[in-house]
Amino acid sequence: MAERVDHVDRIVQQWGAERPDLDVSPMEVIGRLKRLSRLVDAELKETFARHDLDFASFDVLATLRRSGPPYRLTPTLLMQSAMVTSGAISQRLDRLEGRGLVTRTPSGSDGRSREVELTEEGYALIDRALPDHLATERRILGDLDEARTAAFVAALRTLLGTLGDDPE
Amino acid sequence: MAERVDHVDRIVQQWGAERPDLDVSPMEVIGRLKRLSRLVDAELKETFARHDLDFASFDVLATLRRSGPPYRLTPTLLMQSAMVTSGAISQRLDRLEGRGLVTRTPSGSDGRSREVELTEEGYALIDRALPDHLATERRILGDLDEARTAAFVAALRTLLGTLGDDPE
DNA sequence: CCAATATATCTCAGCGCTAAGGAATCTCCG
DNA sequence: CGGAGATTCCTTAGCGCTGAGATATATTGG
Repeated sequence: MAERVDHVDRIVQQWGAERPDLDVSPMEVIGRLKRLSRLVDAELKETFARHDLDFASFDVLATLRRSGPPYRLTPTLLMQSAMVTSGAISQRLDRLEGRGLVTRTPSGSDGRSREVELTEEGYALIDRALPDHLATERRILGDLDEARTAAFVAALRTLLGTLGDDPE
Repeated sequence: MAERVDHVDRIVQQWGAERPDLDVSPMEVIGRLKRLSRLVDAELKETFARHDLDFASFDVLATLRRSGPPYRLTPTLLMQSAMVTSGAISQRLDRLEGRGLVTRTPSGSDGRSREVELTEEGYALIDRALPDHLATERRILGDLDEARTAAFVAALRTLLGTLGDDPE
């Protein structure tokens, strides 16, 4: 086992010297989590760029695509799925609509609401990008064997539960 | 054990129905990682706000503080630690300098460089905020016992290694 | 039925970041 | 020494998001 020292090890060691009265062990987890998230983002970004996408656009298209026929959802549902504000969704949809990847039509049943629907081009684009995206994710996870991955996912589930991540 | 179904379970199930030809299992990990990171950010943000800070400012002050006396680093070092661009650091320092939390002075040995130093107020502020921040982190991790935390950290380490996170 | 409240979407100013590039200084090497 | 390239920090336009709030429509309770 190599004695790998990473960025967070150094941070924890520095705090140990400067503030020995504090227990900074939570940083071992949260610090690495934040750092990993940033590095993963950078990696995924490249894949998205190869398909003229960024994370925000991919996210909306994928949400519509996996919702199944007729590939149609309201802005509110997209907003909840994406964990962003309503303003952010409006702007994402402006961009996607401008590129012809989605359409926005008034809802028949609710005058306040609209139906966002994947166009054929939007459908084709996300189906082209998705396998590439999954390949990148698989590559990132390549050094984690099945058992450790399962344990990792279980821990992520627990933490998401603590923070109140419920699907409804 | 409760049969908790989370947001990502639903996503994976939807893809299974729409694209049964694809193995979307990497999303079980990356999807939860991204989602958890967002939720953690929101949680930490509240703690920072109680001390008139945001993540960017906290990050710079903490990096200076844990570097030890004389609490002085160059913008380049701060940039590398924070994983942001040089422009971002310049702007962070503008804000912190404007609030009197750090000072910027020319480097004695290198005419291109500057020394960023924590002021007394900056020192006092970070030492006040840090215990609160650690308490929040501890609360987030509260549902993970010691063994599972250790396994989680080991997995994070592996993934960071895959993505080339080295301290130098 | 109406008024009050809730909901759905959008607009927009402001924020922090990136990407690109400029200016000053340092380092290396012929 | 002197020129070429590297390094350090900063500036700025543009981007996506938030937070606040506007508008329109729906729902609820008296």
